[in-house]
Amino acid sequence: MTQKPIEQNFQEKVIRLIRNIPSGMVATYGQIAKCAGNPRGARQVSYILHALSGKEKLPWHRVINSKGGISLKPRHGYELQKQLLEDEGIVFDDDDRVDLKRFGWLNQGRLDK
DNA sequence: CATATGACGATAT
DNA sequence: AATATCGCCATAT
Repeated sequence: MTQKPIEQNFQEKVIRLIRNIPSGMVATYGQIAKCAGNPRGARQVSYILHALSGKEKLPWHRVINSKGGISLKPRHGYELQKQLLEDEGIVFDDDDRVDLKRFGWLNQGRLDK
């Protein structure tokens, strides 16, 4: 079967996954998209978030890009997201980046220094 | 139906 | 390492 597993529930899955992100953790768009069945659907995740973040009451602030940084533009949520993450215990380095090795969801690379 | 866009990602330079 | 460009795919117009 060459049928591609069209996941019409992609959006629903994404929402569910985001809701499953534990507090104090962050997930990347690509990670969520992959778990939802579309390894290349990172952009769609962002679109879904933008569309339903307020309606579905999703912890959108726990979703960041693969660099561990916030993709939002300043004065447009960037500061808000950063603040929310810091409020949950997430730490940003001097590059405004989160250590995915420690806070990355499903990627808890325990450094245990 | 065609074109444009986007809270991304990977690769090339 | 930082910037530029292309690719992906759903939604909007």
